[in-house]
Amino acid sequence: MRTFEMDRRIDFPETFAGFKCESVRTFEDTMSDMNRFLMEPKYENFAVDSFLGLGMENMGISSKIEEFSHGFDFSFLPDYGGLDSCSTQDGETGLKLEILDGFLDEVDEVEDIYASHDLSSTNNHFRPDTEVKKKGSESDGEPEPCGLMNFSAESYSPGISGSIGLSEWSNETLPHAESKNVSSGKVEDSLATSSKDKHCFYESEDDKKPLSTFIGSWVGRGKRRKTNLRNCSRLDSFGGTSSCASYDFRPRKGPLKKCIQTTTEINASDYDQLDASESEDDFCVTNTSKSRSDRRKHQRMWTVEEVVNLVDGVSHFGVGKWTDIKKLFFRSASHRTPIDIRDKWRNLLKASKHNDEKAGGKRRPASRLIPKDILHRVGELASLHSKSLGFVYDYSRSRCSSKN
DNA sequence: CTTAGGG
DNA sequence: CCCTAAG
Repeated sequence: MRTFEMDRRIDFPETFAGFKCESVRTFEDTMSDMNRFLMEPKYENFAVDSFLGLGMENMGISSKIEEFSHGFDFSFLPDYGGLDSCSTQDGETGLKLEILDGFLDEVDEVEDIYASHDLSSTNNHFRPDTEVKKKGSESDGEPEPCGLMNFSAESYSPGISGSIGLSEWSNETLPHAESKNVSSGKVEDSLATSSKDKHCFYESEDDKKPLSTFIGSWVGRGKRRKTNLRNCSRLDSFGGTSSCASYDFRPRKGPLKKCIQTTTEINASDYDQLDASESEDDFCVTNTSKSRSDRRKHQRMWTVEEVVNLVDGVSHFGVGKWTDIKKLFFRSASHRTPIDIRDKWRNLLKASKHNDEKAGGKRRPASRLIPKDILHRVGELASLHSKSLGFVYDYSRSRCSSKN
């Protein structure tokens, strides 16, 4: 917390001054606001529009996402207090304690936060193209099946779901940006980092972590405690690390989304899709009354990004390594257990078969949302896996029709 | 604890 | 998503 504060003090950009900056305040101001927020449950929403305006105008100029993040996080923080749709009765105090508790706890888990932040890092988005897109580096020493990683990532949106919020924002706010290219290399980039050396995975960019990591962590924490009490055993398999999960800015917070939409037009199709996926969050479930079989109600649609992550994960670890895939590729997704991932893969497989059979024809609505090349890759990976097991799948008839 | 398979 | 059995 100490270093964090100092960094913030030094770093806080003067460049904010030029923009609509009721929200651009000193760190001390913000901290006091934070305190007030912790005391005062109904802190009024503010500065979301400032954040947006900031993003629009500043992104092009500044290559440092941190600055952007500052603007976002600090304005976002008090907003969280406003999202008190679950603060009925004692819910208020409960939530506050939860947040405070989570916040304090999270300080000890900074490492994890950094890790997850790095994985889905916003850093890469604004690095020059020369940095990203380094695929060859990850195949050394890895059980990487050759020829599988070279599918065109360009056609996909950024990878790790945790970063979607920001990356999508960047796409959103950068009209003529090359953000597609930049972000598309992100997964591979972070992956390369992580697979080569876990340490640099944890250490890079230690300073200047946006507060968002902390905030999001509270959210994830609180949410998990509230809603998944009965699922503890399941989630605790990743308990140590998953507490840092779900720090993403996606519509996880319904009210925030509304807030944003009142001030700005969000019209990107990509974003809409993401939006739909998680807008209905179980964040406010009160955990006692809701018990079994509720998870089914709160299904979360798999976004294309998640699917891409899954496919990347399978191509990285192989089929069946669901836990590994979860740990590396879905670190920031507090939901999505290895079983979920496995199930999704099963469905993808089905979809890929289906897609293969009636190529060009009308695909089932479920698989229609998934880009065709992804399904193809699913098929390839599956066939490769099955081949390694000695089995033969019919959908791979063109390639490996026989074992030998 | 993980994975596979069926529901 | 959930449940259960098998390793």
